[in-house]
Amino acid sequence: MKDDVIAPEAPVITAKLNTLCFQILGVLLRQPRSGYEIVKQLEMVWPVKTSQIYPTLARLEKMGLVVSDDVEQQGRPNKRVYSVTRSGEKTLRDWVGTEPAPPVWRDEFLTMLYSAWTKDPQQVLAMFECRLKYLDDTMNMLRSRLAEHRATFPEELKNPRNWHFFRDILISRRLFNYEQELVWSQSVIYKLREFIDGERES
Amino acid sequence: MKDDVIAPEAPVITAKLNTLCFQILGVLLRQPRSGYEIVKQLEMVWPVKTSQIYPTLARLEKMGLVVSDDVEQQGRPNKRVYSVTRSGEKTLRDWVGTEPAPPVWRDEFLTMLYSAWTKDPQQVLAMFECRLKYLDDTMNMLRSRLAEHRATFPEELKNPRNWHFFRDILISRRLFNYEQELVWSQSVIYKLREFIDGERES
DNA sequence: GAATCCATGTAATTGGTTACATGATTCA
DNA sequence: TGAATCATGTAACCAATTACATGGATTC
Repeated sequence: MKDDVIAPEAPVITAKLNTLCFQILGVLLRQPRSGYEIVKQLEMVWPVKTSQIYPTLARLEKMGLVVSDDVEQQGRPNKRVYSVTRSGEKTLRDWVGTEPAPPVWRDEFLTMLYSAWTKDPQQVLAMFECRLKYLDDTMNMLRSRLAEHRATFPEELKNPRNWHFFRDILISRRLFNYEQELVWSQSVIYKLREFIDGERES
Repeated sequence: MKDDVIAPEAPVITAKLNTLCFQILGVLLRQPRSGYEIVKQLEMVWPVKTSQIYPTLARLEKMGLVVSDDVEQQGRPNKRVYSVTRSGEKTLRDWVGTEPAPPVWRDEFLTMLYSAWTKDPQQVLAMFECRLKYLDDTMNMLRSRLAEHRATFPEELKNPRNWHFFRDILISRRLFNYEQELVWSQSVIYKLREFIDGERES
């Protein structure tokens, strides 16, 4: 608590951090991990490739926000496990609660729908059928994750001072999202079927 | 229909088109527009800056997918209006219906929530209150757009061979999305309040 | 024998943002 | 008078993906 007055613990190299940096700090603050593990952890949250993660981790280390520790393993390659420093923790906590940038979601499926009036309604229907399958698969995966998490940490996830609370609400948010898209898709499918039937009769 | 056999209308320079290119073609196929107008049109769909749009339009023109026409205006700067060629239309139609890339949404607010367990629940509550305001504003904007569109084109938007059909379903999808996030936010706010009250008592 | 998982990286390229440049018109 | 809108662009930079490189262990 007196760090900033008495002993500035790290040589603070000021540089602008992007959202990915804060996301990485967030993962590592929950639990120290290697670059490879971070990539898997962020797969659904903020997809990132190894070619981006390793240089970023090196940058964070140079800034004194994380430290690494080489861990030897038998039967697998060794790994370098990163953890957050006190300086990194402060940086992260200071960022949380600032004004977030407006969300941007880019969905190629929607871009295709934008011009789907150039296609036959039957083909658009087929596009939606494929989408339904994708949605169903993703939802099942999320449901099992959520169930497992709730069974394993029934108490922790009631406490907003515990990260399990936020894991729970973030998974359930994604699930809600897919459920809602499913409902919407079905309503569009209904409209398309109605039109196709009407066209066939005349 | 015989273009590819008898008279290939454009010198087809094959190059990979990204989603933005198809999105631009989609906008221009609905109606010819200038670069500046495209940017405004895509504001909510696929945000893009002028510095990206002008070089991209030049590239599409070089590929023979769009053509431009200088339009003089009084009281404002002249503009260059782009429209889609037959080759561009074919390119777009061939792309629609192919396997779309998995959607990626990046939301800084969610990244903040990921590490919000490091903050006081009261402060997290404040973050959500801000979010509610943002959601409410966006929903009102979408609702008025949707209402206007439905009043102006009541017949066109029933026909999936008309682009108004897809404009309607895409706006309503976004509205659904925000409505659902609102409900989720309120459920989280409820949990946070419950915890805060419980903590105060003890 | 081929594919996937574990594990860490570099090089090249594409995608996207920020900053800069210009200039008339309209609105508060 | 200052800000916003209309209008088109370039240069520099940051973010992200693709391709390349290596190599043992495990699974099908």
